[in-house]
Amino acid sequence: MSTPEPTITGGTDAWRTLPEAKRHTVTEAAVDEFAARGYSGASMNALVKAAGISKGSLFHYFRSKGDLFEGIVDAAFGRVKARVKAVRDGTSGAPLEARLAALLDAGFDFVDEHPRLASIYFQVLRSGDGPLARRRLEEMAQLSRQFFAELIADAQTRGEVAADVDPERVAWLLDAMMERLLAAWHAGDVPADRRAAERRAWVESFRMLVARGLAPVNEEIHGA
Amino acid sequence: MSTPEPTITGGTDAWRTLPEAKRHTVTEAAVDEFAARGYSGASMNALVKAAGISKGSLFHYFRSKGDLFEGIVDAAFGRVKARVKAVRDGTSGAPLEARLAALLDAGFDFVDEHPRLASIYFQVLRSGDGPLARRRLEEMAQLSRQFFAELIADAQTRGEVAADVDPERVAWLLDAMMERLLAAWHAGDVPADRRAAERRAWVESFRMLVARGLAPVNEEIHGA
Amino acid sequence: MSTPEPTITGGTDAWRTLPEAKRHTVTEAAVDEFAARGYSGASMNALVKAAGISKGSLFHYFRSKGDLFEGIVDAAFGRVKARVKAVRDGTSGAPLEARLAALLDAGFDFVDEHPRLASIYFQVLRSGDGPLARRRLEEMAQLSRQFFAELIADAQTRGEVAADVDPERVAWLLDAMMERLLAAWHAGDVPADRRAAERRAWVESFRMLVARGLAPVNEEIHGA
Amino acid sequence: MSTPEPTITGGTDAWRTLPEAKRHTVTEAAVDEFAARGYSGASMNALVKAAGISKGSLFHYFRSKGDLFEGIVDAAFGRVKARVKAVRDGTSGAPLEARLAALLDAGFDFVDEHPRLASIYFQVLRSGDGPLARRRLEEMAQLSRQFFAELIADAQTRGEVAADVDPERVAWLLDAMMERLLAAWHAGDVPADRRAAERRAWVESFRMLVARGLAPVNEEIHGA
DNA sequence: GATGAATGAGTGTTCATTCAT
DNA sequence: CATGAATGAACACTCATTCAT
Repeated sequence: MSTPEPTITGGTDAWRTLPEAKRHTVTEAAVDEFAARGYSGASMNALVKAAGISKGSLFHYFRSKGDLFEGIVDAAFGRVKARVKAVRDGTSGAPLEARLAALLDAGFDFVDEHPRLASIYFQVLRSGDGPLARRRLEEMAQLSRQFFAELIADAQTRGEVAADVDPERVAWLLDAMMERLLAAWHAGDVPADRRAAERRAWVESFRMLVARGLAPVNEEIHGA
Repeated sequence: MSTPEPTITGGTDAWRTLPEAKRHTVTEAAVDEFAARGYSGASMNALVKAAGISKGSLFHYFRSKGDLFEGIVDAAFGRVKARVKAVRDGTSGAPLEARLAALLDAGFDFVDEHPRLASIYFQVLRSGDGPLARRRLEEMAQLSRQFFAELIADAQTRGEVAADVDPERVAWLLDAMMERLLAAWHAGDVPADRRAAERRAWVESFRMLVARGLAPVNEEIHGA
Repeated sequence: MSTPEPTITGGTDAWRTLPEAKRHTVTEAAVDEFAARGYSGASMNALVKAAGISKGSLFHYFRSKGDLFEGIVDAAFGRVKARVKAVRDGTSGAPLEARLAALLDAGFDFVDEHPRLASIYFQVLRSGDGPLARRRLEEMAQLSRQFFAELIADAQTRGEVAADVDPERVAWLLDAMMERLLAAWHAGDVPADRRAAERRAWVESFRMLVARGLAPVNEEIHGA
Repeated sequence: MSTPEPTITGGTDAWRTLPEAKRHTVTEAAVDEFAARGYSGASMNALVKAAGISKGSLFHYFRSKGDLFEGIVDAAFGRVKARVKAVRDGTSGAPLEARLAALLDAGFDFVDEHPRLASIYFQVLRSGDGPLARRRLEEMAQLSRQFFAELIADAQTRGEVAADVDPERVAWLLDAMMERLLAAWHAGDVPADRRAAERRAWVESFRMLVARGLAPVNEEIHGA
């Protein structure tokens, strides 16, 4: 994926500016900690030890535990949104099933490249743990569902999708399926040498189910 | 649902026996607390106050916080399994799409009847918070997927499902879709007077997608 | 003074009951600490060390620093009120100057017997440091001034005090004078062998100033 | 009051020289902070933010929190002493009660003009919070009492005050009364449109009590 | 001269668990 | 069998002060 990704800053606003390298060390440690133990399970004590800085310094740069967490979540969500947008723009005009498959593929990429951010997304936020968790997730879900619904409605106008399909409800189903699939991919321990093949198989199964499930039943069209 | 449901015992083994009524009071309070604040967020202090029991007694009957939690999770999982089994046995011989729709319906029932157990399932365990959370969830998922795969394979032998469908992989997809749907139903705030209609609509959308997505392909049309 | 005095409980309500001896140890240490360093200067760490208990135990018995403080303040105020009431009832009918002198004497007693409670009263609360400090002090002051005003008005009806004296305003002045006198007595370091004589001299000076300052100027009365 | 008042320097000795304007900004903020939260409650962090100065600069010019505090206290005390002296010199030869009333009036002026310095005087120092607080206050009190005693002794030689009055002791009583009166005036919330009348009434009551309480006794009446 | 990053001891409070009674 | 007193480690966070730049 060539889109430049925003850096994890770990702070919601311009609170303090911290040299890039050090900031990286701290946020990396924080991502580790939050991903491993959840928001309320994470310990600032453990974090400073892992990051090799003093407690005073940590709070010098990040107002509070919640602030640090929000910065990380923001960054993660920003990356996800950017990737979704890239897929939408990059596949414009392609058949629905191909677009959805591309999206799923991008999801696999993200999970593989940022497993701990994925942990935070799938586990921590999903549990409602942490500040604004519920609201953030709701926003993300709405955005995601809206995107799916657009794709489907668009395909419907082009006759690719059966007319009796309710775009919003099916968007929900597809979103659900895809998110759980990614969560499982993230949680599962597929060995490295099998991952590529596995991914392809998943995408193919998904593509087939979607293609058949949504295609118009009218023979004249299918027969073409 | 007429299947008798196992009682929540809140203890993994026969550690101490506590009069049924008192045990019920304690586990109810524990379910409240765990559902509301997650495993590590839950406070034994708050729990004893809510249950009207002394701290000494609590630890006399439940070895530890983790033990109490596991007992509750066990009970919840036992109930879910029982319901799944009831659907399987009660719909034997019916078309696949009807069986899946029945399962989804049973899921809606469970979430509506036991919202706090659903909270623990969807939020607490999913976040990896609490002892054995990951392993328990994995077991449950395997059982669930195995069940789906059986249904599909069974339907495949009866010619209801296309032969090129990989039962295991599609079981995964269906499981994913269904679980997220239930999680959303649990988290969402559909007003009471709309719930019945909403449920029907969801089940119908799900049924249609499944029916079309898995049905055998008419060769004259799809072939080539 | 024979009035039985309320025990310092160090807790505003029946939060936890603590064996008398232990409770005494803790509240003694707390009084020491608060008297020495003020409310916000006092350290719970130092307190537990001085009391010889664990931090957990301290918070088991006293909800918070503020709660502990309030209990002590309550006890101190209760004792002061009881003594004031005892003087009022015990000197009913006596000439004004004698009643005021008795009150001042009782004040000296209190300060000598409870120097650290006096510290809290004169220093900590006066500084507005600590929960409810301002309100508590205001209540106490109103009670005190009301009492003075009653004494003066009463004496006025008996012709002991000049008619052109404003009871409320003079109550203020007398209250002020007496309180500062006690504060100074508390802060000063009069050696033990001089204290008795000093006290007598202070009371006498006060009595004389009051007697002359408030007496009616009409000769027929004074001459008697 | 036309006496030029010493500037608040906020540093006990010539530690570093800071441009007048900046120094003023800092000490103003410090007075705010100390008056509002007491010595140990005051935060250097909050102070630098309010003063718009860097932490490094603050500690460059003021050795420590205590040093800054002492400078402010010194300045406040210097102002008070100057005003007392001005009253003494400006009322030389006047009757005792007039001189005392003038002093009380000057006190009201000071409290009204510098409410935050008055806060520090009445609340912070009185609580013993802050370096040298006790000693400073004691010095101030001695000076004040000595001044009162001089006034009284002087009046005694002119026959204005009864011969059996002990100047030192009565100086104490007057000082006490006056200080508490000012503290109450400072703490009280007399509305602006009532302040002038209230002040006059207080001064008058004080003057009357003093005049009668200290006046030589008419032997025909009081004697025997 | 001026900055703000860095520090570590300090804050009050909560925790799950043990154990003597 | 039941109680609740006792514990000490852990919690997030603030503090006044130092010092390299």
